[in-house]
Amino acid sequence: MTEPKTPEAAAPTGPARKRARDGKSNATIYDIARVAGVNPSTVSRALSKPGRVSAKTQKLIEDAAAELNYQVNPFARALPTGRTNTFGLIVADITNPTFFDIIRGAETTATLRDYTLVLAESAESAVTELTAARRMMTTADGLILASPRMDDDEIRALARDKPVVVINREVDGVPCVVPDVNKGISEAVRSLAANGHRKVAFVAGPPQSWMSARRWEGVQAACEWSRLDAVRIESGKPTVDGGRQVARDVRDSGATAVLTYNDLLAIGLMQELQAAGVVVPDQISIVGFDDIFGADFTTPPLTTVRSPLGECGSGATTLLLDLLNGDGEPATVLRVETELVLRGSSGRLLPAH
Amino acid sequence: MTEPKTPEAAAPTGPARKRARDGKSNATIYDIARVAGVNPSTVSRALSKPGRVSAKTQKLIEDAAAELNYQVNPFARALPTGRTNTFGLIVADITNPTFFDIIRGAETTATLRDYTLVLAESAESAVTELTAARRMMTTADGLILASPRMDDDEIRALARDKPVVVINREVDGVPCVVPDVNKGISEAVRSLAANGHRKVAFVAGPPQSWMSARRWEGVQAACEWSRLDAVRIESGKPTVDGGRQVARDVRDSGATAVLTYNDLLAIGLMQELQAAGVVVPDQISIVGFDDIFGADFTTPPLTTVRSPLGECGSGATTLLLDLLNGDGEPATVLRVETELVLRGSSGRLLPAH
DNA sequence: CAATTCTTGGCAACCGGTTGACAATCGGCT
DNA sequence: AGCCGATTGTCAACCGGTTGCCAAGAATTG
Repeated sequence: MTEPKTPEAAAPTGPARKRARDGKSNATIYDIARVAGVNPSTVSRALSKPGRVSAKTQKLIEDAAAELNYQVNPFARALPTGRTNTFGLIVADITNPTFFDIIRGAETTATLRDYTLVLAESAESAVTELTAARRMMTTADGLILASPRMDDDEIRALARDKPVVVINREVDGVPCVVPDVNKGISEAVRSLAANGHRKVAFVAGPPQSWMSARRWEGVQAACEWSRLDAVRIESGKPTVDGGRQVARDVRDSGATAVLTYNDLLAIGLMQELQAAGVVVPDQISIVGFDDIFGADFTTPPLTTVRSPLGECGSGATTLLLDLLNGDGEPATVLRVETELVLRGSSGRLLPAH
Repeated sequence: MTEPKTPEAAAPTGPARKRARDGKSNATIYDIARVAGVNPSTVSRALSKPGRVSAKTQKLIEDAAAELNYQVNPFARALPTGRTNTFGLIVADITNPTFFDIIRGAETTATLRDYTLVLAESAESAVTELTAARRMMTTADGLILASPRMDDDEIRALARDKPVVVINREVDGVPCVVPDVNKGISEAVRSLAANGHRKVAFVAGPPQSWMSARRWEGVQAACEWSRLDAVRIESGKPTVDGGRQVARDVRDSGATAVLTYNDLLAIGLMQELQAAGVVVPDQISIVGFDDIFGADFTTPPLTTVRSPLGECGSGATTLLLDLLNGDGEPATVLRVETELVLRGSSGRLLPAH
């Protein structure tokens, strides 16, 4: 006759308890197995595939887990499954307020879906961006690229490895979230035309920026429709200082209304023109883009074409997580609507005195 | 006679190749072992303890790793060592620009030290913050809490598990990075006194904010020194709208200069007073705190006490990573200096007309 | 009641790397 | 030549969880 094995005797001991710094150990499934009197594989099943064990065993295991304050070790789980419930978000410039709401939107949706967001920036460099992306790919389940600087082929190559979603750019074969700039631009140009403007300048963004090209195309099309002249002005960099630096070019252009690639350019431009004694909007109307934080701090407050950046962030996150959970559709393009936010920096052109 | 074992025959096969989505497999140390003709443990030692193998073997392994485009699997490494080269940063409100330079500073130092930053926000809730912190503790090596809302005991409990650094608050027994508000406040009050002001209002921040209490103490002390009257005004929330809402209380206080808990309050206050016809700074001087993004967008641009937030972020990261690498000193308090940034929103009090 | 099918818990290999213990080899010394 | 200490590569257990396969027991069917 053999003695019946007690659960404690029979269960493999599993990992030696690793002591946390306070001397209290973190429980593992081997500890739960011991307390519940089942095999560790049963514990694993109960915790990750609840229907695969009987209700009685399920309850035993859940009670033991609660009693031991069990917390799954994400590395141990990631090793066999490859899944970590994290995703990466790479933004071009972490201090550019355009990205504030994108990050906020992404973080909000991440929390709702029980995912962790890992943030990195590319510092406007395609090389840095690709390096950061490849590094993230080793640990994250997927990736969101906001206003990426790398080229389409590189993005598609990344997407072959793990799901990728792109914000503010359209890449064939990759899911994207793109503001429909034409709606907002049309509203802005229509508003300027109604206010008597006949010549509009567009202050462009970085030469390699996909979105800058789209915005310029939108401005041209809208001006053509409204029978306004459109002139393009290059800017050094898409910053407040960049806006200051194009003030002279804007004045020389003879335009009475300016649309800029982004709000920072608009703010810098406004500051520089006002410093030169130009009255905004009486002598020149200024319209920015994106409606970033601080856009309404200026005097007059900035009229701008609002991108729903929070929606971009949360929409991109939803696309990504749906893909990761097998619900999503590859190569989706989610368009979000832009809209004109009329503030004080654009208005009727007053007759010259 | 026995046939000599070829390296290929002798080496354990190790993990079956896991195919990446593009059909190309990611190399493991077993693959390198096969190519280099050594044991996988030798490969591991060569890659993580280079001195422990001979120079000849080291080169063999490094060459094989390069040939196979080997990338260490962070989960596999984390499991036996418990180290992931990541740390968490929890901020109170991700859209509050105060945090963006903190995040930027932290991210910059993280990249330099080859660490990954994981971001989360507490949405101003102590409960949410503690939950996020506990969740991060399972995977991150350490944690930075920026303007935490949980209490001191909870912070110390977290610090018993893994290294924690706190920004904008002093917690006994925990390393902290704290702006020395008194220097900046003294400069601000001195400047106001020199401009003829006699009564200063302080618009406070959230009641549970440690930093708000410190700033009010600093204002009181500086006013006492300069023989100015100091009056405290409660604000509902530390936002632009919160600043608007205290405009009446500020006017009713009779103060001719205002110091606010943060720039957002100052900006809202300025906008509301200006909308009421009050001329800034002729009729009232306004001084904010932190020098956030957008503080110089206003008209006049905001005078503010600048916290070197980027320095806070990078300093906290350095403290944390030094602790993690055994170089740091527990319970360090790093003080960073604040300084007055004089812009147009404060000036000489003009005589009433 | 026996045969068959289904349910459910256990076994053990595995994920990819780390590392203590051990043994083989080498160089220096007597 | 033998001994001893140092060097260096190998063995194999381990980190904490997952899961294919198998077997035992329960339920169903003829």
